[in-house]
Amino acid sequence: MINRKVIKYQKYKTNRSFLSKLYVILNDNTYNDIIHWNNEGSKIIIINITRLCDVVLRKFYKHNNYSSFVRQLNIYGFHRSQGIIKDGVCFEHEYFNKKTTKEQINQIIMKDKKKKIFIGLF
Amino acid sequence: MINRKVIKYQKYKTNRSFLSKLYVILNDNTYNDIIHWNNEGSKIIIINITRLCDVVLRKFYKHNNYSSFVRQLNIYGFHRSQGIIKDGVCFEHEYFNKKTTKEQINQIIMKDKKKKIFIGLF
DNA sequence: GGTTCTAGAACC
DNA sequence: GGTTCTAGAACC
Repeated sequence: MINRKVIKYQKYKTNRSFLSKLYVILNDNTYNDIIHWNNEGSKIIIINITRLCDVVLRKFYKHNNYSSFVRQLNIYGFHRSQGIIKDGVCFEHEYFNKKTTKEQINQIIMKDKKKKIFIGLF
Repeated sequence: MINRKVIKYQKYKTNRSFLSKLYVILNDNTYNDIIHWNNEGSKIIIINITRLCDVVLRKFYKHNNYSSFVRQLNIYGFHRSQGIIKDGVCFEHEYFNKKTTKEQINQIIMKDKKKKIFIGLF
């Protein structure tokens, strides 16, 4: 009974994590003109920073600060990358792409807070 | 004769400095829907980051990286600030406002490169 | 002196 | 675990 609660809680948490939300955003065509996968599904392209802040960040992350979004990308191990010319800002991650499963996403850990995670619930 | 050359060179340089360009941008109505002074002329409001990158940064700073722009603001001593609600990103500087003269702008020095400036031409 | 990308650190 | 603002450091 306790285990079931823990699992439920973990699922609840992970669906609301930075990466899970990012995955939802990227696979929602609604935001295709703001942020999307590159053709190969290997990189993230931010087309419109202004609308990313006003629409996407406000809705999913409850803020509208582009710098905070980039900080989170870095904390989770994303790197700036080169997209197609005239495209927007491009980021990529070794283990985060269009084919990554939800389970795999939940296995990606933060860069500078590893300790806290290992002594935490998991 | 040498002095005149030096003065000419300094004028040439300062007109192309980060702050001088920023002052030009802020006082050009062309970019009013992208970046402008607040009503009091005391703070900088960035309305549209996307167009700031695509139009203003490309033209004046030969790049289109918002993070680089913010880095420069910090190096010159600007601080994030609060604008009117629903406004964009807001920055302010103790000595940089709408009434600042070109001469005063040229007296503002960089934060972490002070040494280099003091052993330089001036 | 400017550009780029990422990290520090305090706060929540 | 996320948010915020600013700084480090390497490169140009």
